[in-house]
Amino acid sequence: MADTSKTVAATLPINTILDGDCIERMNALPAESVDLIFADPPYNLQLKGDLHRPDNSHVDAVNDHWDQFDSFRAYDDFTKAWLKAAHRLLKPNGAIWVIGSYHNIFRVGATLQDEGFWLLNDVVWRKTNPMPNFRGKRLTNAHETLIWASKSEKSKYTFNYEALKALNEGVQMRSDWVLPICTGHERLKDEKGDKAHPTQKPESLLHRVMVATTNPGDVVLDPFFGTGTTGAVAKMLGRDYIGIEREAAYRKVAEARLARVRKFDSDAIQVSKSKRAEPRIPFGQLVERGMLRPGESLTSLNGRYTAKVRSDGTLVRKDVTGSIHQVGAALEGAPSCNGWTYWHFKRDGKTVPIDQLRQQLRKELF
Amino acid sequence: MADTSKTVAATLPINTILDGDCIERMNALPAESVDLIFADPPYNLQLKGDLHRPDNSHVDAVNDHWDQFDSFRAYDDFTKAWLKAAHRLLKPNGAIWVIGSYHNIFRVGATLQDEGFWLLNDVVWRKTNPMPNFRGKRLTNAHETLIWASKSEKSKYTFNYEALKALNEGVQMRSDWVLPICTGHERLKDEKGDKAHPTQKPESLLHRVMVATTNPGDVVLDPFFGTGTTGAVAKMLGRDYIGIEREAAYRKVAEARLARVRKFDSDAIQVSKSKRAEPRIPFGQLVERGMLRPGESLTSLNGRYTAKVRSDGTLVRKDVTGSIHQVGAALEGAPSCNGWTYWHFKRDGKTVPIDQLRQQLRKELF
DNA sequence: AACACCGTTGAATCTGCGC
DNA sequence: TGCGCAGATTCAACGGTGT
Repeated sequence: MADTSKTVAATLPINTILDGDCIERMNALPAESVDLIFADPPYNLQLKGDLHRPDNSHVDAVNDHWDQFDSFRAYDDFTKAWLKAAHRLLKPNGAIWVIGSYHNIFRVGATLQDEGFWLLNDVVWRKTNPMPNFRGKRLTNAHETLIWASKSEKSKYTFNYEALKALNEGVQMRSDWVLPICTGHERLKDEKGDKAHPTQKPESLLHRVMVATTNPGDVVLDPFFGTGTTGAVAKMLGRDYIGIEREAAYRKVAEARLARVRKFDSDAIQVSKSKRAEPRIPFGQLVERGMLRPGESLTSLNGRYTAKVRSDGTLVRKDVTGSIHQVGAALEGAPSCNGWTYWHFKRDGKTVPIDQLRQQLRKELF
Repeated sequence: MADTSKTVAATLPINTILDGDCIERMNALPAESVDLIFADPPYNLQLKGDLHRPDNSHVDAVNDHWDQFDSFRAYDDFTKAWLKAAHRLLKPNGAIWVIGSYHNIFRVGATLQDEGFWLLNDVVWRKTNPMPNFRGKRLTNAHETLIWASKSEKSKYTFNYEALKALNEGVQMRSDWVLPICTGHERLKDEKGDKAHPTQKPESLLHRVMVATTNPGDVVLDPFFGTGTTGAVAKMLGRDYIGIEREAAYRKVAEARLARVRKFDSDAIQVSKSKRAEPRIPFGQLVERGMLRPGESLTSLNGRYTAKVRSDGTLVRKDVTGSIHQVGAALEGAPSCNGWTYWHFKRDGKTVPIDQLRQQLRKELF
């Protein structure tokens, strides 16, 4: 009788990068042989014209051929095909992560459900330093979405609850992860000094994914390997990886990168993890949350002026409008003014600086 | 000839709650009559009796074999039906918000795209106080997803950029919104003291949605009205609402709630407007009115170039002539240039951007 | 050595009006 | 409907240079 596990191990190209089409390559690998799949598929961004920053510099868009699809239908067909192949490859208790943006993630999520995957969480990667919206026409696109799903509803998937709790200073890990985008020395460059890949993901993101949902020795496959972030973090953490990448240029960069990586050498990850945004509380939040009503009057520190709160968190007094700081400064004829201590409101007959509301909210939020 | 706008206004049941099925009700309202739709659709797939096929035939859950595929297809049919009705109802420049969780939002998002809506942002509502994951088997589900989409790619949707920037203390608003869930006094109770609705949304969330994407006087429709958070915030902010709700118990709570709500002062619901909304002033008017003399020299922002004002409101420098914008762009080798902030003139020894003259003239004229 | 300043850059569906 | 043109629009972090 053949020892299946040995056969599989023998034919599984552990810790290598395969070239070619990911669907064909996945279909050529043995079924039920992989513990985790991490996939960063093309987003189908559908960008049209050029975009410039307010300083007139040009934004380097993702206009690579591999991100172009003719229609939603074409994108759905592609998605269904690679997800079918992924499903076949996973061990019964295996799981998958897929990352995307609003351009593609809804189609990916629906297809995952259609193909029998069982959604476990959607996770939001909140970027500390996203690219702003230069034209002021939409909200800053400050996050991407990851979907974590098991192979089936019955899967006994891996989830290292305590490890993630430890990563989060003793509190249960939430579904929103605050991490910076990949910049600085971590960002790989080509020979010309340009970025080697337009959408390189930060190692901190993969670190959290793998600590959460794999164990040492697990096999992690990435069908859109790019410059190999998945492989690099897998190697650091003592997991085995299989990468698939069509573009020779990306494979070359990934090979060099992986040769440099040492197991457990995760200093950079620890550093990026410690970055935390200061708890800034906009005045507008007090209004949105009903702590101050639009139309309510605020009084200045010296009692000389009053101003009315507007629904967008600005103040108005006669023809002067602006932030709590701007209106205070204008009334006092001063170059600047701390609105938090300058403006007061009345509660139960007492006059209180609005800063007290901010402190109250800080306690609630953090 | 009938006056369509009057007919529409007459037949539009402003500031009321309609009972019955939202698809039927929406289809009975006049097309292209609503500015914004906010929808919090049901997604509990156990409530299969809630589902209707597009032809409005009822889905019989009791005896059906509800394998996963049928269940998703029924939900998709339901989603497609109410989104089609919503699309018909929206004015050409109208928009929609839909909120959901990973159970349904991927199907909703894909259907939105399939039905011709144009996705503008996905927004993450990050809950400050989510329910923990008691069994420790997954991440704390600490967010919900909203999708903001315009009726079509061509829509000139409403986005009060400056107001949202003001709400966020002068930094442009991001796609992740940190807000607490609905608790305390805001949470409505029934006669028995239990929560009146299982998924009541916080008013702060609707406040931000409406400040961002509607103007006072707009008509906001909510096809899954529940206990009327959409209507309450619409009323406060001087917007008109239409609610649709099947459950009599929710309608009753919502009616009582809306009777209590008071509108904010009209100057409090005004928000900061962008410069684009201000009346346009041609540069030539400054010359005509003698604020700048023909022959006078202007200096570039960086001090590197000068150009001479001509009597027709164009500039000239050597062989380059044209508008303030064209000459600025040509000198900088930039694709475009805002001449108002680029060009400066001298008065009393000080160098001042010509935009200051425009602001001065605006005050005189308007 | 420490800090200030400046240029660069990142998965982006990024204008609106008038002729 | 397309084209031309006025003119509005950015946040955080990194790295290099200057004080």
